[in-house]
Amino acid sequence: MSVVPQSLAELLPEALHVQCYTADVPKGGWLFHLGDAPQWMFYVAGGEVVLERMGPQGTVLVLQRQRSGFVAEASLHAARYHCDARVTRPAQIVRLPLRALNEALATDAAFALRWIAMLNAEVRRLRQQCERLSLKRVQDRLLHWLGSAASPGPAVPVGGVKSLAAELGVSHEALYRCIADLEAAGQLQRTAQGVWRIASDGAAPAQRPAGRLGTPSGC
Amino acid sequence: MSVVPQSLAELLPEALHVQCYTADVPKGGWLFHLGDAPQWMFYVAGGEVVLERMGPQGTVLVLQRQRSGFVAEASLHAARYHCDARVTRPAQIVRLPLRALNEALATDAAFALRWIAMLNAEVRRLRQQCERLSLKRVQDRLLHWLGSAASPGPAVPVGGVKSLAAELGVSHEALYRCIADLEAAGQLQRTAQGVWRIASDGAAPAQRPAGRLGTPSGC
DNA sequence: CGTACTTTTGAATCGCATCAAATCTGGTGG
DNA sequence: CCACCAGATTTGATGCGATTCAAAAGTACG
Repeated sequence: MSVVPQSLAELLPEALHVQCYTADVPKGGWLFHLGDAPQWMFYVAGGEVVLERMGPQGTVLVLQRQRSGFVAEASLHAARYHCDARVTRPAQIVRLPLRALNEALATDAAFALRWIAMLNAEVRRLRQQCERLSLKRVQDRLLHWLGSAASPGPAVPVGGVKSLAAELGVSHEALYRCIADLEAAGQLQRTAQGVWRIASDGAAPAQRPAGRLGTPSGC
Repeated sequence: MSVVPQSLAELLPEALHVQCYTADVPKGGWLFHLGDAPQWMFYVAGGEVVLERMGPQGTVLVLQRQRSGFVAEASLHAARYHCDARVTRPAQIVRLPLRALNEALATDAAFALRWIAMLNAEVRRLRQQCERLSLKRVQDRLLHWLGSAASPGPAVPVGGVKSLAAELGVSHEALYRCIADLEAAGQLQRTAQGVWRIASDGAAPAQRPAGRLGTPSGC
């Protein structure tokens, strides 16, 4: 979508490549817990990782759902983690030592600029997320999410309806019902495992002309 | 709260100081509009600026409300703005040319690192915002906001209830009612123009023991 | 085959958005 | 100083949509 380096190899300078260590983490595993002192920077190359934070009475709040990219980028200089990182789908995780990363950023201005570009992208994504959460109706949030899901074609990969519901800040029941409605209206088709196909825009103007945003974009 | 430079002067390198141009913008003024090509980076030194985006039927979505800091930091490399920046309170605006900023970042690694720290803070703030918007009840969002408002004492500056309502993603009527309830419960006191005083925690456990998060923190 | 989880449907309840209207406020001009 | 207006503040009533609780059916996995 922009000038952001696509792959980890393009982003990191040569010197850091050797410092990277890749591992497979099974579902249910953890990258870090609340209160831990950050030692590594984690990159999700595959699978799914969720940043969570517990409410008082056991309510789980989902802060981030990452399927390709860094997790908790902002922990660069943080003294402690303020949330948990849980693996919700068997994931390939690349980790690199924070110390080396910091040194590289402090000395390699070109690398720092690439890192800034990545952070800019994250800021935009978060603004989109806020924009989405500002919408009241579940259908609006889902359509907004479908619109901002950067994917080649009309097919959108979805990593589990329940975790999507958490990301949208909605009960999973409501989301299931919303999906069913959209499917009945012909605006959505569920195909393979976790992949949806969206009806070409303008096809079925049936249901609700209200509450649609244009293509969302995080400022 | 962290290693982030407090003032603009500390953040920017000497070379950029001369490039800065400060101006007073009256209420109702604009920093930029949707679709404009970014030419400057704007810093809010006083007053209030709001990033807005229009929904289809005239609904206004508030993406950011800035009272001290940069606006649209992520527009560093963006081709166009995707929202409007409106001045909601007479503001002092510092602007500096994007070209010079980019050059400085590309050559001065130390400055780039400070810029990264600032972006990290912004990412955390946005995560807090998402966390807040994930809360269902108005009271929860308000208390969460009061908790995350970094202020010296128990006094919290508020820039207009209506704009706060927009930031919380809530109708202003609902927010007014919520404020009145909290005030009646003794958890909140309105003092001077736009400044509130929060009851010391644990004072009035009266109303609702449910739905309280601890001190919020954006991961 | 049993267990755990997801998916699905149903019904009751609650909180907020919305519309409406009244009051209060600050600021402007006569 | 007062009349007047625009906007902020407040209160009330109503309806919608989501949450919540509950339960059943489907599915994956050991």
